[in-house]
Amino acid sequence: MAQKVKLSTIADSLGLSTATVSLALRDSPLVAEVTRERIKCAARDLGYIYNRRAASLRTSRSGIVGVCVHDIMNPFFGEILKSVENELDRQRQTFILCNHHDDLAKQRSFVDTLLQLGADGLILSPAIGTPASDIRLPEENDLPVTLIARTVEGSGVLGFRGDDSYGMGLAVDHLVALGHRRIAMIGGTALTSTGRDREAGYLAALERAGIEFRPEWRIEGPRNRHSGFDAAATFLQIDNRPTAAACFSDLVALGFMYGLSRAGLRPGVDIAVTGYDDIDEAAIATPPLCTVSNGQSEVGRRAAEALLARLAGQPAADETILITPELRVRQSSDYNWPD
Amino acid sequence: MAQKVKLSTIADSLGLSTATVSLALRDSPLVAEVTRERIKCAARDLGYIYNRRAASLRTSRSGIVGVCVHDIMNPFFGEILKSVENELDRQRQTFILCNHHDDLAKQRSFVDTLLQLGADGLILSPAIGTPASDIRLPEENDLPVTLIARTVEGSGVLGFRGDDSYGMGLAVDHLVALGHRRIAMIGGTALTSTGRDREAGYLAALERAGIEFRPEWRIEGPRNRHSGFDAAATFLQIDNRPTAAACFSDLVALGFMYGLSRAGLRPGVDIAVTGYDDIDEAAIATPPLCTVSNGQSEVGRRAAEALLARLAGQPAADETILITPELRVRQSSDYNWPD
DNA sequence: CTGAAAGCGCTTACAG
DNA sequence: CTGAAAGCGCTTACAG
Repeated sequence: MAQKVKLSTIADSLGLSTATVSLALRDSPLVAEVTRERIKCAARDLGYIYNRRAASLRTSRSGIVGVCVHDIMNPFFGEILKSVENELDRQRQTFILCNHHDDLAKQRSFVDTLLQLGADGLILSPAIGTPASDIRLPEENDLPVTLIARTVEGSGVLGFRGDDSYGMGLAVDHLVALGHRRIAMIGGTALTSTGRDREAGYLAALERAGIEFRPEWRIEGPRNRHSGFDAAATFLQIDNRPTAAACFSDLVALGFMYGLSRAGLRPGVDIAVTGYDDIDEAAIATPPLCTVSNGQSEVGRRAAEALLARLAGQPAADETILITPELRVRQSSDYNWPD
Repeated sequence: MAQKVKLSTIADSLGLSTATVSLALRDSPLVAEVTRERIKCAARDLGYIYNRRAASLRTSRSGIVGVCVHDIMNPFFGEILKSVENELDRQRQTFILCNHHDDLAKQRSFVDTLLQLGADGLILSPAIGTPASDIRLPEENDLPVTLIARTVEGSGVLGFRGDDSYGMGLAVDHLVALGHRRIAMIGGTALTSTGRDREAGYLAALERAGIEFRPEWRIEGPRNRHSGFDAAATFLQIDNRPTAAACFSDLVALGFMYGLSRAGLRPGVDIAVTGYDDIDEAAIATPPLCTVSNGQSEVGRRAAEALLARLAGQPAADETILITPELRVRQSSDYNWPD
C-alpha cells in the first residue's frame, strides 16, 4: 500500500491549504466552484479516504448511532431495525448493532463502547433487569437514549412500544367471541414490561368475559420458537385442558403449533391458537396464524425520528408512546366444536 | 453534565503527568503498583470515559471489526455471527454489523465507513455481483478481509464456507436411495457461489444415479421462506410432477412445506422434501426437516480466528477452506410410495 | 475566496 | 519509575 493520503497530501498536490481542501470536500460555499471541483478530482485520483476519527475528535460528532436489542434474529426486531436503518441512512448516520441477549453485562459493555467511540445516540430495547441508572449514565454523558419495545420505570427518556395490554385483549376477546371459555396464555415473563402488559391484557379480557382465571392456564417463560415448541407438552397436560392458547409472540405460537402437531393434534382444529406481532411468516404458516399486528415499523421509524430530532437539538422528553395494535384474524383461531 | 473528564483531568488531580496516567490505565508494568491503583481509583471516581477516537487516531488501531452479510435475520447467519462474536469478544474487539441485502452500493458504503473509522478488519459474505476489486480495495487500504459463506474469484483473500456441492449431493443421494427418480431443486441462484455449487451437486447426484435431468425440475430464485412458499405453486404445476424436492436452504424448504400444506398436500408424505443448513427450527418443524448440516459455527469461528491471526501480523492467504457438511435424516424425506 | 495556527485527547519515544 | 513534548488528521475561528 502506498503512503497514506490525507488532506495535506491533496493540499500539497494542488498548492492549497488543508483548510481550503477540508471545506471544499464538505461542499462549503466558501470555496470557489472551480477550486472545489479541482480538489474533489484530486481527492478521487489520489484515493483519499476521509478519516472520521480525526474529524470526530475535532468536532465531537461521530455520526454513529448504536442500536441494541435482545435478539436481532427475531423477525419482530427485523422490521424495527429496517425502519430505523431507513431513517438513519437518510441522515448519513452509521448504525452499529448489538445483541444483548438479555445479558446486562453485555448491554453495559456496548454502552461503554458507544461512549468511548463518542456515539451520537442509542436506540435500546433494554435487557431484563435494566435499572434506570443504566439509562441515565449514557444520558448524562451526552449520549441520548430512545427506548423501543420495552420501557424502564424512572429512566426519564422517550420510549416507543405497542399497547401490549390492549393488543393481548384483542386476541383474547376474539377467542372468547368464538366461544372459548378455557384459554391459556403461553410465554412471556413478568420481568419485562411487554410480558407484564400482555399478561394484564389477557387477565383483563378473561375478567370482561366473566371467566375465572386458573393459574395452570398461565405457562410463563417461552419467548422463542423452541421454547414455544416445548410448551406444547406442558399445555397438553393441563387438567381439563383449555381449548385455546393465546401466545406471547408469533415465534412462540409457531413453535407451539409445531409442538401440537408433534403430539398429533391439529392447531386451529383441535386447539385454537393466536400469536402476537404479525411477522411475515404468520400469513403463510400452516395453519395461517391469527395474530396481533404490533406496529413494529412505526415503532422503529418513530424512535429513529425522535432520536434524530434530539441530535438536532430538540430537548429530551420523558414519555412512553403507545402504538395501537390491530387484530389479524386467520385460521389458527378456528376450532371444531364437538357437536 | 459536568466538564468532560480526560487523562489530564486525572493527571492534574493527582499531580502526575498524562503519560503516567495513560500507562497506568493500560496496566503498564512501567508504573509503580501503588501509583497505578491511585490512578485507577481516581479515574473511577471522576467518571472517566476513555476516548477511543483519540487513542485510535494516535495508534491507528481501532479495535473495530466489521461484519457484513446479506441477511442477519437468516438463522444460518445467526449461528455464524454468534461464533464470530465469541471470538472477537475474547480479543476485546467491537464488531459492527451490516446487512447489505445483496445490494452492492450498500456493501460499498459499509466498507467505506469501515475505512473511515479505521476498522481493523472485515468479515464479509459478499453481495451478489461483488467484483474482486471491491475486495482488493479494502485490502489495499490496510483493512484485511475474510470471506464467509460465499467466495469471489480472484479476490485473493481467505474464505471459509461449506462444501456446497458435496453437501447437496448428500441430500440428493439420500432421495435417490429412497427410490425417487424425479427430483426437483428449489431455490438458489447462479449469481452466487453457493447457488452454483449446490446446483452442481444436485446435477452431479442425478448423473451418478443415471437420472436424466429435466429443466422444469429446476426452480431457481427462492432464497427465503416466503419465496419458498410461493415456489410450491410452481412446483405443483410441473408436468409429470417430481416426487421429491431438494431445497436450497432450510428457510426455502420450510416455506415450501408451508406452500405444499396450503395446497392440501402433506410434506414428507405426498412429497419428500430436504433442506440445507440444519437451523434450529429444522428439528422441531412439522414434519421434522431432513437437511444438511453446514458447519456454520465452524465457519464463523474459523473466519474470526483467521482474521484475528492476520491482525496479529500473520500474512494474508489466498485460499478457500471448505467445511465438510453432514446429512441429517428426518421425516420430511419420508414418502408414501403408492403400492 | 484562501491560508496559518491552534487544538480535539490520546500514545509514544526519549530523557532523566 | 515519572515527565515534557511531539504528533495522529482533521476543523474552526481568525486574519488577510
